[in-house]
Amino acid sequence: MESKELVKLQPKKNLWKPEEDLVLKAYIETHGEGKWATVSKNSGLKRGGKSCRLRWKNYLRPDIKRGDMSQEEEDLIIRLHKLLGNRWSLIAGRLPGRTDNEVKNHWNTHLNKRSHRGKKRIIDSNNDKESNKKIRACNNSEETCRLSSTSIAETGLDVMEKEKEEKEESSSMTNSWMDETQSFDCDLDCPILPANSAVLGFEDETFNLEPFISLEALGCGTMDCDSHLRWIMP
DNA sequence: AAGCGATTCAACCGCTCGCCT
DNA sequence: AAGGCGAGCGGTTGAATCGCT
Repeated sequence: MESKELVKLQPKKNLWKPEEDLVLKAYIETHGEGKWATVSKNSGLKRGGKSCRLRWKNYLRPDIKRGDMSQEEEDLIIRLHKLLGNRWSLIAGRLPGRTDNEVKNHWNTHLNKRSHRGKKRIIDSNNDKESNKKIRACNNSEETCRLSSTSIAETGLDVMEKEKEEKEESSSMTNSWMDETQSFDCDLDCPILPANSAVLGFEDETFNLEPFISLEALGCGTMDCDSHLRWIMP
């Protein structure tokens, strides 16, 4: 366990200094990842194992991709979040070079806000109290949103237009991704969503997915929740 | 230019899970 | 079977930065 006294003594938040980064990087390049508890001891860093692990995983790893998220990445995050909920490490695992922390922060600062705005607009434009209740429940739920956009009786014109735009955008993006790869048995290692009627399942993990989660909600196809996580083309 | 609220994101915290003894 | 320990995860915090007045 990290010394709380040590942390308290720090004048500011315990930001990593460049020299500490160098020490950690050099240590891991020599000894490899893992055994984080011993890293601080052996490297001489005044950091706990957790802190070292986080710093390496989120910033020092050579395969980290820095910079703004691309439109494709954002789109994939939104879709995977719909599917998996707040399983940030799982989502990040499908975005090469991105970390769970980065994905989480990006979701909370950009994407969540955006989707929340969208939902609020739906609520504002809808007098159906039952639908509003469902939307709120959806917002509060940690699990995947149970409402596909089409299950809500939207009346606002802007909402319909926006949805249409999103569908077209999503479809064209999906198709362009599909054009880039010929292999669909990709276990989501490639960020591809098939254009239509493909089945998505889970190869090595069991998720508590329910039948309402459909690729239709993600912009394509239908979901067989008993499958393993892989794209299965018809 | 200064003040201040809003936003971003690096880092920490607490919990769970899996492995080992 | 049970307890200890380390690794990993998601939620939260707060310093730094941005942008508006």
